[in-house]
This record gives sequence, C-alpha cells and structure tokens, in this order.
Amino acid sequence: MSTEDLLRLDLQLCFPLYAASRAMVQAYTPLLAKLGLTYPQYLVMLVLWETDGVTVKELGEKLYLDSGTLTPLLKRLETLGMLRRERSREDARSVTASLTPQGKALRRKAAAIPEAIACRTGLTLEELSRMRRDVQRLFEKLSKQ
Amino acid sequence: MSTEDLLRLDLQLCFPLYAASRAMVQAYTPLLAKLGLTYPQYLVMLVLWETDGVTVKELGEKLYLDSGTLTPLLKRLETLGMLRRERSREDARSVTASLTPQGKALRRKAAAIPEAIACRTGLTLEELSRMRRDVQRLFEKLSKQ
DNA sequence: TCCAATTGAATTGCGCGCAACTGAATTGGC
DNA sequence: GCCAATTCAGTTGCGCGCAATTCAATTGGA
Repeated sequence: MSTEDLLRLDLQLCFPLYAASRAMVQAYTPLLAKLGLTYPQYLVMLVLWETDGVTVKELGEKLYLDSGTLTPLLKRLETLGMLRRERSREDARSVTASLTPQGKALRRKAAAIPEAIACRTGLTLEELSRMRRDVQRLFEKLSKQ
Repeated sequence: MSTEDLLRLDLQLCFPLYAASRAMVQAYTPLLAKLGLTYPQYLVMLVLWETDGVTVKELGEKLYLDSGTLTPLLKRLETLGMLRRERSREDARSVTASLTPQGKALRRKAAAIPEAIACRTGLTLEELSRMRRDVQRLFEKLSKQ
C-alpha cells in the first residue's frame, strides 16, 4: 500500500473506532435520559452498583479517567442525589463515593438497558462477545507504554 | 445470563469501545503534536488532503460531525494557517474550506503516522483490516435509526 | 411572483476528557 | 522524629461533541 493510501480516511482503523464509540454513546443517550444520566455518569453508576463505596482513585483505575474528569462528574451525581462524597477517615487525602438509596434504586430501572443496546447492534451474543474481546485487546495494546 | 451479569462493566461492549477509542486518540496525540494538530483536526485534514475545497456540510457528512463542532474547529485550523474558509459564490449559505500551501505541505509530515499507529496496535495488516470492517459494521448498525 | 418551508452555518450552553498545576495528607528514609 | 518525596483530590483552561436555537439564503409550490 502507498503512503497515499495509508492516509485515506476509509482505510484507518481509528476513524471507525471513533465514529462507533460516539454512535454507541448516542444509542445509550435516549435510554439514559429516562434515568437522568449521561453516558459517563452511567459508567460510574455501573461501578458503584457492583462495588459501593469506592474512592476517586479506584473509580479512575476502573474507568481510565482522572480526577479532572471524575471530581466534577461526581459532584453532579451528588447534586442529583445518586451518591454521597466524603473524605476517608483512614486517609484524609482520598474521597469515597457511596450510593444513596435513590442511587441504589436506579439499578432496577437500568436493568433493561444492556439488552436493548445488544439488540440495536444486530449481533449475536457470540459475535458481541468476540468483538468485546478483540476491542479489549486493542485497548490493552494501545494503553500500555 | 442474569440481569445482575448484564450490568457488569466487564461484560459491556460499550466500555471497551469507549476506552479503546480514547486510547487510540492518546496514541495519536504525541505524533500529531509535532504537526500542531489535535485528533479531530487531523481527521479534517485527512478529508482535505483527499478532496480539497469541501463545504462544512460535506465535512459533516464524511466525519459525522455537525456545524457546532466543525465551525470553531475550522476557525482554529484557519488561525493555524492550514486552510481558508470562504462563503460559496453559487450558494451563499455554504462555506468552503480550502487548504493553504502550508496545509498541503503538512501532508508529507503526516505520512509516517498511519504506519506508526499500526505498529502500536501489534496487529497484522489482515487483523487490522478485519477489525476495521467489524467496527465499521457495528457503527452502521448503531447509526441507522 | 410571492412567500412559506427548507437548508446551511453559526451561536449558545453544557458535560466531558485531559494536560498542567495546586495544596493538603501521608509515607519512607535517615 | 524529621522532612523530602510521593500520593490524592481538586482546580484551571481548552478543545471537542452535541442539542437547541438563530438567522440568512435558497427552494419550491400556488
């Protein structure tokens, strides 16, 4: 392939990835709007529904986001009444986010979302699983070093 | 799979996609910094290097971005001296972006980027090609309707 | 030839992402 | 026990993305 070709938009992997990621968020948006959440806020809630009471640092490690993104996002979720933020007693540098009853209750309303999205992709569960694994591997290659 | 499982972060396709897309942009960032470009600005340049003199509308159709994103982005590229923006004479509603000599010249410096990124993924050209096709198909499914 | 509907770009407002920095708390080497 | 180095959250600033709106130019039907 020539240098000419290598710069062609339709031959890049980055562009479909970028477009698909945005289209995925757009697919979630109307479903999440019913819960009053944005997509990144939904990711934080997924973590908290699995493991309540996590620090900003732990959230950052799971979601690959830093405090510059998470601090204002968590403040918004706190304002919405989904969680409480409080300084850790053991280590006053860290802040822990814990679900309110309302935040916990939202889980039931979110339960229908994954299947709705899976349907939208038109892929079988096996295809979805393989794709997730492949994209995950790509992420790991790109993120290390 | 239970509803419990369906909400697990590590079983979603959306999250690897979101993380990989951001990691891909991060991989480009230091390479593009040498050209003075951000990743979305680079995408606009890719379009212009293929087809010089496109309207905001055409750019939006190729990149799936709207004027709210493109107008300020194009103004920044104009300030950088990469392109000129001018009202079309045939239809005064539309605005055309055309490369300056400096914008055209930047292509040569960008020529090395695609291969550098391809190496970073650690995938063969066949694997990259298959992945691009799969992600492209996912995008098409998600974006229609 | 009107003029209502449509189109295209620009603007506004908001929520990310992220780099760079700040400041307080903790740790670890001596 | 001291203090330099590190860690953690928060802040600032900027560039997207995108919804919603505005406004001017064009189109198309009566």
